[in-house]
Order: sequence, then C-alpha cells, then structure tokens
Amino acid sequence: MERIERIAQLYPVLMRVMGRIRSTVHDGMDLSYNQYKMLLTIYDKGNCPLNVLAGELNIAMSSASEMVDRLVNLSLVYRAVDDANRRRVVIHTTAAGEELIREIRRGIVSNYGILLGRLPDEDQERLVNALETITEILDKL
Amino acid sequence: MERIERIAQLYPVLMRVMGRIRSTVHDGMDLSYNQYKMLLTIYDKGNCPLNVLAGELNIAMSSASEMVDRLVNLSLVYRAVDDANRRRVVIHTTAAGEELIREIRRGIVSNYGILLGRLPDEDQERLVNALETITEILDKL
DNA sequence: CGGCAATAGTTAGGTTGCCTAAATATTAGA
DNA sequence: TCTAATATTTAGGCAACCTAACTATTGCCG
Repeated sequence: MERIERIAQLYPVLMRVMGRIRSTVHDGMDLSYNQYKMLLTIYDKGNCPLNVLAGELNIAMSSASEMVDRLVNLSLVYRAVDDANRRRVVIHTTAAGEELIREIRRGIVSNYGILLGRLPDEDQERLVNALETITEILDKL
Repeated sequence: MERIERIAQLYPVLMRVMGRIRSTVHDGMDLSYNQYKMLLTIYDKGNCPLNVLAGELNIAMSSASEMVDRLVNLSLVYRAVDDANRRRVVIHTTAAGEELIREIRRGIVSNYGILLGRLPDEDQERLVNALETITEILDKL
C-alpha cells in the first residue's frame, strides 16, 4: 500500500506542474486550449458529426454544440447537414481553421523548444522516456 | 528538434489520460477537485490570509474569495479578521472541514488502490519511477 | 501630524466550459 | 403507419476564472 500512497501523493503534484507548463506553452495563442482541442479533433476526425466529437472529447453533446458555436462564430468551422442522414450535422474545418491549426501547432512546438531547451540533453531524453512510460501504463487502465 | 516534437505530441495525450484518471479517482467525493485543493491548501498552509491562498493556487484573489465563499457556505471554513493587521482576513478550517479532508484523502487513496491494483506489480513500480522523474525534471522549469 | 500610496479584500459584471432536461427533426423498424 | 430511437439544439443553471472598480486599513514621507 506504501506505493499507492506515494502515487496518490505524486499524482496531483504532477498534474499541477504539467498544467502550469501547458498553460505557459499555450500562452499567447489565439484560441483557448479547449477550443484548440475541439478544432484539432474536428480536423483529425475528418469532418465528423457532433456525437462523434462529443464522444471523442468526452463531453455532453450540448457542450460540444456550444463549443462548435464559438468556433463557427470565429469562422474556423462550419456546419453542414448530412444528406445521407439528415439528422446528422457534420462539422467541417474552414481554410482559416486549418491555417490556424498549423499556426498554433508551430507556436506550441516552438514554445516547447524554448522551454525544454533550458534542460540538459540528458534530462530531455529522460523526460521523453518517462512520458512514454506513463502514457503506456495509464492507457491500460 | 525531433525530440521536442515528440514531447509536444505526447504531452497533451498524457494530460488527457491523467485528467481522466484523476476524475475517476475523485468521483463520488463530496467536494469538487478544485474545492478540495483549496480546502487542503488552507489546511496545509495553516490558516493563512487570502492573498497567500490565491498565490499558492495561482488564481486571482477575487476567484479565491469566491471559492472561500462556497467553502464557508458548506461550513468547512470560516473567515476571521487578523487583529495584527486588520486589512487581512485569515481563513481557518473548521472541525468539519478537517474531518472532510481526512475522509476524502482516504477515499482517494482507496480509489487509487483499486485502480492501480489492476496493474502488475512491475508496472506500478515503473509508474512511480516515471512520475518521480517527470516531477523532478519539470520542476526545474 | 496629515494625507497619499500601497496593501488586502470584496463586489460587480463578464466569459468559458460543463451539465441536465426539454423541445425539434429525422429515420428505422415492428 | 406510427412509435421508438437517434441526432441536435435550446434553455437554464453552476463552477471557476478574469478584470475593473470600490472599501478599508496601514505605512510612510514630507
């Protein structure tokens, strides 16, 4: 049980540190992190209906719809009724949306570069390995 | 740059997986995660003024005040003017607040136990090490 | 000493992100 | 055919943030 307690102790500390870094890295971007995630999911899933998006992001469909509203208002995305099944609304990224994805992605990678550049090479390597390990293990749960 | 891109790719995936697990583990507790964090901070910092809490949690003082309001409404915490400096409001945990902290902590550790119990011993060990590594490295940033 | 700047909090007003429940539209199936 | 299931939107509500404006107290400089 010793080990479980250690994990229970480390976990929130790490969540907080990671959250702080994520917001540093995302700072100055033209879209909130959640909106970026949504935009990216729409792009990655290739113009998919709302229920798929909601499932993918693990939020209620009404929340997904709301978020799409905001992206539509920003002209990054548009709705289109699926003719094959007129109940379905398929969300498409606009050219501006795709351009913004590329821009933000560049910005994020660049910010990671600046931030992580402060670490010695060896730490960077250890970091990659540890991130991979945790992702692999937690994915089993 | 290869490595930076790998990190930029892994990072959000891990954030998501970790967030999902955190909410699983916290599920059913009588306080939201943020309120629990606030309550715990008040307790750990030993009855401290609002500005310290806001700094510790990295939120605006008005947000901290709001959150304290909610905890006061739940009778987990109370405000008291500091006589040494009457501008300051010191937040104290009530007996009920401290009892709730213990209860939630037990619940969380128990949930981690149930969840992580599904992992082979070796993975648990690797997980602890990886969590420690990441925390240590990211703390340098 | 007197008054102004700094410090500490609260209040007001706004946004995002999330939820449930109710309303609407479309389709599938018994 | 008409009811049940599916897909979405709308309405209403809450938590957690923020900035700006306001109040109260204190410290300090001239």
